[in-house]
Amino acid sequence: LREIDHTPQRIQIRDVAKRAGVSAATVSRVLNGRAEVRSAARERVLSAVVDLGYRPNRLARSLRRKASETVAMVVSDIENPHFAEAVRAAEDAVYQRGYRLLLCNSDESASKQQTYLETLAAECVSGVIVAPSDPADSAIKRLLDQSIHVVAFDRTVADPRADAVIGNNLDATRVATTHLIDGGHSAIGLVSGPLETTTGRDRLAGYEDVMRRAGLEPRVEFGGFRMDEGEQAALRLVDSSPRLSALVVANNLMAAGALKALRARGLEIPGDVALVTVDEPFWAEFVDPPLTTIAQPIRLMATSAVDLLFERIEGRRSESRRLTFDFELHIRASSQHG
Amino acid sequence: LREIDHTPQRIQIRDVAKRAGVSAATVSRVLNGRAEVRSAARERVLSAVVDLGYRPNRLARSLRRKASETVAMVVSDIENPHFAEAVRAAEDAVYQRGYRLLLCNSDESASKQQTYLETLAAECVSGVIVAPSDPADSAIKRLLDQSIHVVAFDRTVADPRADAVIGNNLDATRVATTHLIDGGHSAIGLVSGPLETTTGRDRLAGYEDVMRRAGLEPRVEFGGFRMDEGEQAALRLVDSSPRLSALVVANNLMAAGALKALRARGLEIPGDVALVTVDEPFWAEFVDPPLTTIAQPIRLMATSAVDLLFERIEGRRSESRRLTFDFELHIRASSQHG
DNA sequence: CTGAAAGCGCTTACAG
DNA sequence: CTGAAAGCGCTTACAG
Repeated sequence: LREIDHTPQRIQIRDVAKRAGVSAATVSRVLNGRAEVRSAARERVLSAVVDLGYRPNRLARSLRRKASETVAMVVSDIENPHFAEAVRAAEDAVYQRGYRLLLCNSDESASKQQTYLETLAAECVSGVIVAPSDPADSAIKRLLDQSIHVVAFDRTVADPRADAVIGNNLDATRVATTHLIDGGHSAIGLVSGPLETTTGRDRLAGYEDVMRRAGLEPRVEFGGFRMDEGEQAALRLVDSSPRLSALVVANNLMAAGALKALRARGLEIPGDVALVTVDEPFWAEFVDPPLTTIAQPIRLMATSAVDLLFERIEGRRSESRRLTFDFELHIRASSQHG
Repeated sequence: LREIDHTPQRIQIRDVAKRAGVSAATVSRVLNGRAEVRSAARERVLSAVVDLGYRPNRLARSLRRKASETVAMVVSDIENPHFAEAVRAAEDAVYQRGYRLLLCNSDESASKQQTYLETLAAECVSGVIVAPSDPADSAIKRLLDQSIHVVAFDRTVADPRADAVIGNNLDATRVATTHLIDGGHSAIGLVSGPLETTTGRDRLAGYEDVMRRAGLEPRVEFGGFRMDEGEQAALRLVDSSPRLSALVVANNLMAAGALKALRARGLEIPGDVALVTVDEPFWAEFVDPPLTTIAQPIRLMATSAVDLLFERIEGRRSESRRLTFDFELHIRASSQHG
């Protein structure tokens, strides 16, 4: 009776219970893999589930359990291939554990980040991986107060209870700058990221460190890790320093912008201005000329973040951890003479 | 008393009610903007909310209301810049309406898509925008049965109740192929997308249509819209047809793969093989040589999908609609002689 | 091994 | 204008 359900009414646990001739409690036990259910009852429940096409309402389950089998990742710019790659790798790792990954794009905006983090807290996700636009966000504290695990990714956060997976950003621009100095350059500019982020600050510090030690004068312009901002910063740099012979760029999107800027000014790469960028987007080897990059093991970093998160979710660790990964220099035509 | 809360206990509506000296019902009314609450009571509720830092539990609210102020977008590959751009634009539009966008990556996998869609149905999202890996997915029917609105994006779905926003894919490869024929080419191959998707099928059909009308023989190899698959398909094409003088590629990632393949074989672009690709990734103008593309207005398409979704959510429309957008040919060096 | 009952934290007729 | 009560659809001690 009422086998074929044309109403928008969803099948509920009590419908399954009725059909299987058991109570809702028993259906719940079977579905949650609790041990002690007689196998005859178990069979009947399982086939009733299939017959009716029952899917538990996750809202109700999560509300009752105060936890959901969902983790979230909040990135500052999903259009940045660097984060897109991280998201892909994280999603795979999360999915393999039977969890779902929800993704939020904070758009380099502190208020958007806060809104999303509070929404996630209010939805009782089991954990969140966040590449923070605002490292001191009060919503991060709120998550941790609520025992929702937090892993800072790519950039650290202020709260020491959070785990972190980051690259060795200081070293990244040290290597880049040293590579250019070794190539004979001395008038080297930096297209820097924003000082609000640890990646921005550390990459600036690494560059300044090497420049100072070499007795060279730093020349820095800032952008917000976006393409057009990188273009503007590069234009300011070449326009104000006609002798500039090399550029370090703090991330891949701003490198694309710098490429645009140099072309607009008719400057040859690497003849007039050599270029090294942090990040290793897949198009680095296809552009003209192929770009020298400072690559980080982004997929490994993403799966490591997921590992850290699940160590916490599964209660295998309680003290916080920080993992740091080294960058690797990939030399291509954009930084080589001739 | 107990002003400073160090327990992981979340503030609840009854805490706010107590502090404001009203019932939970009144707090709820204030927070949901219901009209009839005396302004004195309203004030007290609002300041209690601020004092306690109260945030409603969205699970409970959504369970009760059987709807959440969340919409989801399911894409087949978040690493594809085409989708990343769409996601960004959709997220902005959704956020502006006071909703949240949840993003899921189905990884071109029918089973992953189904899992995510069922999770979303079980979480009572208000609507979903899906770029389907599997257009006939039973989970799509389930969503619609449950009165959750569905907009097919980029690719159509089987269920006629869903809205759709798609590009004129037939025309895309017609234009691309015609452009190459006009340039004097006759041995033109296609790196096609998979036949499981409407974008794959339509782009193949557009190419074949023009080739046949011109009395030319189609040469097609298939890939799954991924970079390495595009590389393999392009290799098969050039290796089996030594006279091939031009290539149409069905999407941007496979174009990157084709670029790799042609370099591996030492073939000059456009001298030995000319190249035109569907999609307009931001790196198209930076690669060597800059790529001739068939661009679609992806951001406009994404915001249109959001518009369609909210027309449904807000009950302003009940019959399904399909929007089709035209592509535009951007001629660059990869398809030009000399 | 299993069921009846309470409860997760909200919202919304209902009654006043 | 406002409160008491029921209920959203699950899960989980508790008792048997």
